[in-house]
Amino acid sequence: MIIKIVRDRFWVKASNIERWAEILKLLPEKIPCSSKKDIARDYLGYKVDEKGRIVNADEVYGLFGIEKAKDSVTIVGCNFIRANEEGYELTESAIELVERYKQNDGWEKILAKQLLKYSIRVRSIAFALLNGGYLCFEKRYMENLANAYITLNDKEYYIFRDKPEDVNINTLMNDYSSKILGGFWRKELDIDDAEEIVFKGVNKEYPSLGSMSTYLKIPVLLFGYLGWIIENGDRRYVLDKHKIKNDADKEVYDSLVYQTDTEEIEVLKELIKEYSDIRGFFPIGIVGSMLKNRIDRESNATEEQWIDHYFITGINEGRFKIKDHEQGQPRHGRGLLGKKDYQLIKLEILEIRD
DNA sequence: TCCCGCAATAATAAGTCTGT
DNA sequence: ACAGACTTATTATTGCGGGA
Repeated sequence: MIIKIVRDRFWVKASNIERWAEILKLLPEKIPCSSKKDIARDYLGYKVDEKGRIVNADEVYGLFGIEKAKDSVTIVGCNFIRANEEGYELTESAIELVERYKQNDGWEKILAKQLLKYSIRVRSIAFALLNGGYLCFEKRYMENLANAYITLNDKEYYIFRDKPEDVNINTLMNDYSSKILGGFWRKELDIDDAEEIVFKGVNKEYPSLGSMSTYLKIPVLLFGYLGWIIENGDRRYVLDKHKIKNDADKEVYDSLVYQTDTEEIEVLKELIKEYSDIRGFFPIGIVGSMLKNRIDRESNATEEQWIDHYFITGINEGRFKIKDHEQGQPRHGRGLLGKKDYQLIKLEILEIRD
């Protein structure tokens, strides 16, 4: 399946994150217009030049969703407004955004969540940063964007560059196209999970890259404003998994990562096998530390807090059972909840059933 | 140098005409 | 009625140039 995507267009002024909520607030839920142009002109007061083009209305176009032509599908925006039989209508999330904006009740999270669900380029960045990638800067955070890159699986993607011959955002989105398309669009377009996805431009082989830094920094700044971006090492940044899970919903988070739960358990089993003695006892401080590094590097919790939280939660949820425990040597590290007689643990891992 | 707005240009879709 | 050619309307993309 070939999906055409246009350049992502968000609110024009990067710091003006209220702009989309303000625009959507001006629109009725049902909009009896026959074109996007009419909405911008008749409801939002944009000027139209003598050739019939709307002046400076990029931010309006980014609100729409998909457009189907005879034999192609184009993603034109973040799906806040969709076409219906009579014209256009606000989507459920647009209505929620406006409602929350009026109440000033966490509307920024609704906005960010929508970008994570529907903007292919935003999903590409989030996907990379949630699956072991880092966003790296030469000097300071968000400076010199042309040389900033995401490193993922030993490949460097210069996501803000606009040269087609560079390894850029287009490379990233097509390297992981199936996961990046995500279940939300997949459901709306009725595309099978197994279908191969290729992203192309509307008029060209590859999606447009012009002014990519100008456009793409806007959602990155929004994520920063929400506290979703955390420094991890020298000038390297990742997304905070816990915040995204809480602020944008687990459903959205899950659409961006590979099946975490079973994968985590596999890592844990592997570590236990490596570090346990012949009886099956392993040092929880050491294994826990390795596990945190493997599956949750960017957590803000201290290592001790993380380990206690991870295992106690698992026990409470019935996924783990402590079969036996005993005191170890100082080299075995801290025991569970700081108890000396829980330095060495024998753990039963119960398979998760549906 | 980098960023950004603007406008020229390319591409596409929709509409109209014409000859069969 | 209906292909196919041609025209017009609209949108997408690029590239220029001013300003920090």
